[in-house]
Amino acid sequence: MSDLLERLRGRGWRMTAQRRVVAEVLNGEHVHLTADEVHARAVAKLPEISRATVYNTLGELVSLGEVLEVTTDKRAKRYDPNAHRPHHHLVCARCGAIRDVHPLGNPLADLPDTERFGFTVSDVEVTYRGLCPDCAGA
Amino acid sequence: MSDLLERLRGRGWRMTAQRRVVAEVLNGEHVHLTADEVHARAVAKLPEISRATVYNTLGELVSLGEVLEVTTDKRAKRYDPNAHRPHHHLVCARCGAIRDVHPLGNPLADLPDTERFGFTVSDVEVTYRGLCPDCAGA
DNA sequence: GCTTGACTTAGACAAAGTCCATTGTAGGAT
DNA sequence: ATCCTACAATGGACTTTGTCTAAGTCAAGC
Repeated sequence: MSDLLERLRGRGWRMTAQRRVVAEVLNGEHVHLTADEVHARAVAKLPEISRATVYNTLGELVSLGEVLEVTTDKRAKRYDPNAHRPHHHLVCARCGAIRDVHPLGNPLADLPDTERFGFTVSDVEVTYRGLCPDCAGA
Repeated sequence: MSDLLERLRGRGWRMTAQRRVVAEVLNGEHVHLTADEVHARAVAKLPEISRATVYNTLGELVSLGEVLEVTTDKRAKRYDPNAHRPHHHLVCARCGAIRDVHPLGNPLADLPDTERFGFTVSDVEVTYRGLCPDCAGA
């Protein structure tokens, strides 16, 4: 965790109480939080922090490649701190629960040149959908 | 196209001018429109149509399986009329252009049981990201 | 041509996110 | 240790996307 703060400082990130709190929130839990949830947890540690700052900071962390933005549903973006090991997501269609998963194979290699239409393809995002045990059982 | 209208009528869909116009807009162009774009095109054909009706109708078409909802970016949902041939999407990270693509293999089979966490996995959505020729060239 | 219940409408509302002018402050310079 | 200043934070207005509701309208069956 201080790894993250160290890395950021090394890249010339100006360290402020707000940024530290946001980074701590993301590192503290291995879940996929919405911006609002990050804000709520940040407020618990630093009551004066504003929504705009949380959005700004999240945006910077994404630009720096420290955090992934995940848009699994139409609602809010979610932020995934597990940016250094490539992985994909499994989402419950009913309750929205998200798990990180590691499929076999390399989906990037599965897109033939004839299907690339001249694009420079750099990334692939796989989202599995289904029902989690709780929602399927009920 | 009248195929679509026929199918819908066969399923007990009450046919109205508004619904016809929305269905025509989706069938008319092989692009991925946002709800607002659908509304704009629908207004061109039927000026009195309201936003709520477009949203309702799109939602019904999705429920009926005639149209796919695609959420490639954080902005608006897009609607893909090409629901009867399974496919995935290639998105330009800069301009947002979308192409339908057909990767090799079956990503659903690439998720081992040990990575399913008890979920009933029913669907998979693959989004390739990169730069389109225009954006990469510039 | 009626009737009826499903459909449509306009506009208020809500949620998620962005923008901007102002105020505050981290960290280097002195 | 103190000062400076560029960068960061604030908060509130604003935008975008989508949902809801009460009242009016109309497609389809009789």
